[in-house]
Amino acid sequence: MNATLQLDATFAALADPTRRSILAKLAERELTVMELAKPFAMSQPAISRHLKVLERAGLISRGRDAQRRPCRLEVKPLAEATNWMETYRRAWEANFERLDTLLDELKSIKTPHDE
Amino acid sequence: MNATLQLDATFAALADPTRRSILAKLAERELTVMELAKPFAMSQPAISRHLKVLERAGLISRGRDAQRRPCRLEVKPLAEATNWMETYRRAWEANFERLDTLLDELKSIKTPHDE
DNA sequence: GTGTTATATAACACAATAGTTATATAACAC
DNA sequence: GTGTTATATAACTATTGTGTTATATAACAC
Repeated sequence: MNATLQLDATFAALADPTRRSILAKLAERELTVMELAKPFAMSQPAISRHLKVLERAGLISRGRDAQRRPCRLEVKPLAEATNWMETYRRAWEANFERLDTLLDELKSIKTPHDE
Repeated sequence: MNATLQLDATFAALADPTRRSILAKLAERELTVMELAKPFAMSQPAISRHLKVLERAGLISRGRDAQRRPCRLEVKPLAEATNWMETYRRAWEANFERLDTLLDELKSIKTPHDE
């Protein structure tokens, strides 16, 4: 997958709140499909499909533990997406003096906010 | 727009390479629709619709200059999206020692790469 | 073997996206 | 006024995304 398609897939994956929430949980530790699905008002197949989207985007990978397929976060595409944003953050800083203030405000909410 | 919907809209907007490219250009300076459309192998209405997506996500705003509607970047939603990613970057750092190396590799390409 | 648990896939409905061409609007230049 | 430039909107098509329920697969426990 080339860099452009990878960014497409990464940002598209991040555009869904269920998937962001899944990634947030996986930031803590590996989880099985059932563990991930439980908190959502959504069928198990729906979660399986979200996981497939995340897997195809390279954001998660899965292991095997008996019948379970534990999911773990893969950071590389997230790092690449962060890098894309950081590149432009630097460019924006030149033009928008308010940005630093903004980021400081936002960073004051430091606790990962399960989503 | 609440925070979740804002993140949905921001990441969805970033999921398209044409729109990322538009934002990259606007990081330099304000541009009109025609200036933005010219480099793309795509009709003017298609670009207008991409701009509408960016505008509805709050990523750009438009002025008025005679018949022209110059577009300028709005950094706040981008800062919020960056903040979301940064929050988890910190969480990931605890678990994935390779991340720093990865980010350093990626950052070695420092030049904004028109996209 | 049977029954249960964990997960994936198939078939479907519906909404949203992204492009097209044709047309409308708005501001200018004359 | 007419003609031109810049942009937006309408109508359409094709594709993709997200959910559903029903069913299949795979590994376990007995």
